[in-house]
Amino acid sequence: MNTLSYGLLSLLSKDSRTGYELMQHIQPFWPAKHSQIYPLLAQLEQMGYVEFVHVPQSDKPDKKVYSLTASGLKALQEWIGLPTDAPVTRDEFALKVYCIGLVDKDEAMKMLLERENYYIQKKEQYGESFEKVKRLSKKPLEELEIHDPLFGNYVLIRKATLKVEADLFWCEWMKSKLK
Amino acid sequence: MNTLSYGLLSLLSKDSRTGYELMQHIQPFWPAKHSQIYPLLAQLEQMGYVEFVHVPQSDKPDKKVYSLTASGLKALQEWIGLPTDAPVTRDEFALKVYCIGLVDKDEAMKMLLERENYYIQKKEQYGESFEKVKRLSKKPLEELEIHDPLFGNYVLIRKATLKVEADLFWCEWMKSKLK
DNA sequence: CTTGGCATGTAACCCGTTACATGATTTG
DNA sequence: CAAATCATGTAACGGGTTACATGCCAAG
Repeated sequence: MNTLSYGLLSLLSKDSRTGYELMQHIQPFWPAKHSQIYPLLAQLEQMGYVEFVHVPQSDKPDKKVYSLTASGLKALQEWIGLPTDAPVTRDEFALKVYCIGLVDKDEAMKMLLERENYYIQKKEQYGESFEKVKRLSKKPLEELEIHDPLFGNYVLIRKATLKVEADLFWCEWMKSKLK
Repeated sequence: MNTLSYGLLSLLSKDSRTGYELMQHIQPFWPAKHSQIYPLLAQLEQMGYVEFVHVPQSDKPDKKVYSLTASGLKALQEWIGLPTDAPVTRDEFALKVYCIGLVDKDEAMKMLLERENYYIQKKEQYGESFEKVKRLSKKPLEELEIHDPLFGNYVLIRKATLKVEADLFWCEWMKSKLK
């Protein structure tokens, strides 16, 4: 059982989903390709942590809809109580910034603006996710409490938004340094 | 040539270093173990991007001090101009927060405080790095410009500090949600 | 008429971690 | 006396990406 496996159980604790959907929705938390997810789902099924139903479709390919079992839920809750690994970030851009003095100001500024655009797009995406959660929720988001199914979504979007705002602030600050 | 290889060249563009030192100093940018670095250095040497001198030591084991060659510098500068991969973060804590509703408020608060402590320690570390750079610099840090060898260090510590402050702000906000 | 989305799976490969191996000195 | 630091390396394993494979439908 690796972290990605628990990640899949985490998503399934809220909704039954196909492998394809799991692949799409786990990206913000733990990037993974379908080629990694399908074999793990087969494993989880053999361990009895998930089960699936075949759903034939006429217009699209048939699919397998996975759900969390009682023993899967138990495993998930135990994992939450276990010590948590430190986050790992790998950012090629940071390596380039470290030795940015090797290129001239113009090229450095070009790189910075590209990265700033990337952050702007991310911020927009988080804004859309926020609106989506707002629409799904009956209560105003500030009133959501821990056991609301949307609580996790809400607080993680807030976390991502704060992070991207810090990144954009840094970009602004950097621009003044490269003038 | 993978990203880590360019990372090693990036560090060597500032100082000649041993594999061991490279392993220590690349951690904030691109976490890697010595077992990954030593074979890459051997490759880089065969490609002519780095060279080394044997330095016998009496008290400690002998070492190989690596330096960047002219062709290594060229490769490094070309890499900087190439498109940059998006950053990748994997955070087990985020997965747990997503389904935090599966445990009670007390356990959730315990997890949050643990993570907050982790961030506090990180912030202290960045503070120390900042002081270290300040001591090494002849000029006040705000006056460093792009071609100063300390510029990269300075702006990356600033970036990391802004990030950890955003994380701590989020923790404070979360604590009020779990009361 | 080609590209992208839906939907599943396998195989080969590269990247990264853990473990094995050695050995002296310093610190607790 | 045990653990940590310096210092280098290899081997085995698990995690993650790219590529191979299939096939239908919708949109540009």
